[in-house]
Amino acid sequence: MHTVLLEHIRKYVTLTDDEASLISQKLKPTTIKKKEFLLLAGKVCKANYFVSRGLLRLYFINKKEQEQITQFGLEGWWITDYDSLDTQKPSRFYIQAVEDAEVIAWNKDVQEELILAIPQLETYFRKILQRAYAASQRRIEYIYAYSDEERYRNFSTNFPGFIQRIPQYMLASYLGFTPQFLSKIRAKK
Amino acid sequence: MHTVLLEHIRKYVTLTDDEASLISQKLKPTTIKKKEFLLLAGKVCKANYFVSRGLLRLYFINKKEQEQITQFGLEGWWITDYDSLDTQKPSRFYIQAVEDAEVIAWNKDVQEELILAIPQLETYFRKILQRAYAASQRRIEYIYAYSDEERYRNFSTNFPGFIQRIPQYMLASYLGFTPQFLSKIRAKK
DNA sequence: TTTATTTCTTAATCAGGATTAACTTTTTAT
DNA sequence: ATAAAAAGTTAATCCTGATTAAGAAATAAA
Repeated sequence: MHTVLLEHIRKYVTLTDDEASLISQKLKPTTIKKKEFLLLAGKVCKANYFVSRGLLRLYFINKKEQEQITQFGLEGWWITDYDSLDTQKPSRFYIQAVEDAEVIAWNKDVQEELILAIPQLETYFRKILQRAYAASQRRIEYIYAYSDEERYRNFSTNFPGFIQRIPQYMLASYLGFTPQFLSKIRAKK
Repeated sequence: MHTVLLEHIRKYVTLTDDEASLISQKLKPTTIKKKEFLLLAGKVCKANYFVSRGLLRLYFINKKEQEQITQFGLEGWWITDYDSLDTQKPSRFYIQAVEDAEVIAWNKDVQEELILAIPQLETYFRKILQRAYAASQRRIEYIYAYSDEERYRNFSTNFPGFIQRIPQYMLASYLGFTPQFLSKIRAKK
């Protein structure tokens, strides 16, 4: 059940068997069906979600009433609106399953409780946040370093498997352009 | 000397006086002059820098040989290339003083050492990384939610004091457009 | 299996911002 | 104080990617 989560944690810190079973006992996996939501805009974000199976997306609705995806959550990734989770203010984001998925929801109290019981978890979260922030810094670098067409070509060569799991309009949204433009650059060459 | 740093840490966690003086003793502030560098592209990033006075910028050189600023570091902010610092691979970034500044450099070993001695620091770093990551998520949202002109107008109304501390070409770079375009939108109204 | 709904494609026109270049103003160095 | 360098302005032209619209193809539902 929790193998994906526990393996992930153990890549960063060591856990005793007792600690591992405490985590398994405090947190229950949730399955969600394609198109179901974990978070809706206007609601306060309740948890940080570890994706143990499937695929999620995080997006907001822009002024043109279009969905703008800012993040995907694959197996082994964490996904949440940290701003809303931290401040307990309403979110502007949606978190939705792109495929049937399984997540392990860590809400604030459970996280605090488990960190107190298992100090290694504090180190774990510090380290994954550092990686997430580094990835986010690279993402911003990327946005400014390449044109839309270049970002699409880099993405397809770097993640050929992933682009087959999502509709093209979601990739276009994530890369910040229109589905029409994606069709156009796919057509030429 | 370390008052800005210690006050910052104490906004997130409690420190005893002994812990505070251990920090002061292990870390010495460095002053750097305007235009001096803390990091050069091609070099491995050695430390995470806490800015206790002045202003720094983090930028890379894009394919058009132009400086692309991705981050500023004001008093009370942390600035580093986490990717390079974490992986110990050469950075693609420069960190340079925009004004005369004072920083407190935390290199990897000192950070690990101080976290072991002062467990509260682990919590501190987890919390500031969470905030930094949340800010980075908002930044990406922002880039996709607004046009260049809108981002300039929002920025000027939200940070009127800050824009007076930096040359316009740096603001244009940070916002991802050319100085000519900035002149143009400033001219109209 | 047929219909309905989503997703993808193509093409014409349009707009936001880049590029180039010449010039002006401000700041820095001597 | 003067020269040199850095920063900012203006305007013409160009280009990347948006918009609009209509149709085709693929998926899902009945």
